[in-house]
Amino acid sequence: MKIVSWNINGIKARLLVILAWLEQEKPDIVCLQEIKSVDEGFPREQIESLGYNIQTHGQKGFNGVAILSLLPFDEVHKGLPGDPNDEQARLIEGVFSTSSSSFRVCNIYLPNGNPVESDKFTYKLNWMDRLNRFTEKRLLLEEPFILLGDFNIIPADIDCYNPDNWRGDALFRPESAEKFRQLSNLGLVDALRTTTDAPSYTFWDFQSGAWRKNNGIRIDHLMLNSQAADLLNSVKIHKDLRGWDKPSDHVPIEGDFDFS
DNA sequence: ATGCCGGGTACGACCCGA
Repeated sequence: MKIVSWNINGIKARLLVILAWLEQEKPDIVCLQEIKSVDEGFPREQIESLGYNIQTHGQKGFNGVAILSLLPFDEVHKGLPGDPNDEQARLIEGVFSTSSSSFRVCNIYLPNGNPVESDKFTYKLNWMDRLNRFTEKRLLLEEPFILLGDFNIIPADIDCYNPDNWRGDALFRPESAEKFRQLSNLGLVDALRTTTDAPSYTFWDFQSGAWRKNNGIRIDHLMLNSQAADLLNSVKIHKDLRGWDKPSDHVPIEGDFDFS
């Protein structure tokens, strides 16, 4: 079972790339971030014609998340609990089942948080506290749980091209790292790091020839509870997509699981 | 290099991303 996270940076601008990639790879579940579209504006028909069920949690212009799935949705949840005044669409979760098992996939677009002197950074840290409380509740269910998405977190020095350039950035600040460590300490593992110690990037900026110079960072993650980690076969970062025409600045990261 | 690119909104700049 191939389960993918991909920040597409605009569904309308990326539709042809997505359709081509879905036809090529036929992933089972694809979690999209930054659809930048309201639910009614999401181009459903062409994706549905490839066999995908679609659930979206959108907003006008910014943010927005969606899940495409060949399996039907048993349940869908939209939005991160804990702040009734938060109107940003950054979380959507689906529950799926096969003939012999059931599992939960939670798709997040975690706030960027820059600049750190602004209330955007406080929003990020508060959002991460809410995510950690939400995750604690999910772990009580003791079912395979995959928390994936664009975390806007660089986990370690090896996950960026020049760590000293990133020290003060909201993606790498000690305060952000602490919240991410608290999430890990609930019992979630970083799927990629169970398979390789090599530098592996998921994002290259559009500017400054970042792709050409391989100035990337790793900020898109699959975090697994023990029940999901036990069923993980492999992790693949689809780096080649960054070289396609009209690419997103993020590439898909895929986990292959033994749900059967 | 806190704006070099690229996408959004909405039709001319301006907001946003990481």
